[in-house]
Amino acid sequence: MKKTKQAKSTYHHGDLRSSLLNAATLMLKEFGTEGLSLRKLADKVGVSRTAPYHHFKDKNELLCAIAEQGFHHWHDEAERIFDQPDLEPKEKYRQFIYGYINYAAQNPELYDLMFGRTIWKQNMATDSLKHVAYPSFQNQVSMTKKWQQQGLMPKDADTLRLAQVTWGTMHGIARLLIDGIYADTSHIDEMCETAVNLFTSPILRDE
Amino acid sequence: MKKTKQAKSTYHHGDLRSSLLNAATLMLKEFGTEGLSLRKLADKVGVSRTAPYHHFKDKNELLCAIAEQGFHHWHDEAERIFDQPDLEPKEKYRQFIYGYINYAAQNPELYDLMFGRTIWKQNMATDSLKHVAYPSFQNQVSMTKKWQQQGLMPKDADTLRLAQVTWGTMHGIARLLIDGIYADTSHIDEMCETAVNLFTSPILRDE
DNA sequence: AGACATATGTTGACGCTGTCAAGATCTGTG
DNA sequence: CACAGATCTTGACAGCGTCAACATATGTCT
Repeated sequence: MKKTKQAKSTYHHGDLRSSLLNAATLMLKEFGTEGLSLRKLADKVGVSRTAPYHHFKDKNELLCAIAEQGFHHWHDEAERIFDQPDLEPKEKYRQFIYGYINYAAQNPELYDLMFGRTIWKQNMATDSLKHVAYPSFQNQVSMTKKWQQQGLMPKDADTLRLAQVTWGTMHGIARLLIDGIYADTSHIDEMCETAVNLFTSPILRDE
Repeated sequence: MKKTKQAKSTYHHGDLRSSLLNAATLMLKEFGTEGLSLRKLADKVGVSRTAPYHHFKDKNELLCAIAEQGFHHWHDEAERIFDQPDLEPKEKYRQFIYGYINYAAQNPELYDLMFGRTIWKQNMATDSLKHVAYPSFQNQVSMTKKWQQQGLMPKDADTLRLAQVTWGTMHGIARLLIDGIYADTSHIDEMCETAVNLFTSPILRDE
């Protein structure tokens, strides 16, 4: 054994990067992107102000790392929904929308980070984050194509545009919710229902 | 005449509030909410750092004043669209969506301020701003009701929910655009067209 | 085992931010 | 003409992200 991992000395933390990431995720949840301060974070973890800079180039890189975890988390949750074998396509679609909106509502600050302007507006995303986020964006297109084939959505519509509009709808509802505009969490179910009904008009798309 | 308004003395600006508001609006357009600094603003207008505080309680109050102007501006633009007498309801609706998305795309930072979390998330809106914004939100409902009556949208749907979802769609597309996610301005027309077609399915809603 | 590069952590400093307190100056009113 | 209030100024403070310089531990090569 080379080291017992604890108490040998306090100078080197030994696991600082992941400690920072965990603490930062908690701080983000509570205080948001703005309220998350590198100095407070270092203080919380018990290291000096600039120690985090040896593990994250700057605040942006830390935020991107948190967002990356968020994408993985959401990916797992979405897969759980799609991996239900005996479920009608429309019910699956409904659950997907519910899942998306609820994920946003339950992790408002994380959602804001993942899909907000802080990262994407000026192309601040890390390569590592892009590597996770871009496929997630692309996935919306392939799912839309499948939904078109399954007759849930109009087959004649351009898939990319349809994906942008349907995702836009989910994204917009999520934002109205988490930004506290004109909608609150008690309406989530009804809003999702309305959205699903709008997109999957039964008369038009029956096989 | 009490004063010639210029050059009497430089100590009192005479028109500082509106000068600040104008300069701030320009700075917001260029640098966004974050980049808009009260100190730089004061510098630009040619007064000391704290002079603005005699006209705006704090930065938030300044931002609310800018947003308020934005609502008035958008209100005028929307009215111009609706005041076209010989225009089919559906075409009017199309132009409204186009107008909304384009307003956002052309004033990204202002749109972010008007409909973003900075103001609404923690209920930071001034009474004065609420007085302009809330009717604007409500307006979306009354318009939706009209569109339902005109047969553009399903009559059986709950008007409030329908308004939330349709506004959510416009809002979501606008956000995807201005935040640089997954959509860019060259696709605006096609996305609007897709959205209009989705919401106003001709077979279902023909009288 | 010892030397040394590298990784990791610390203190000090800089410029930026919003904002408060105290004092200066002008303006309008009684 | 005096005085209250509006308006503008300088000074100060705490917080922020981040860089530079320095300290210490770790791992590797001989």
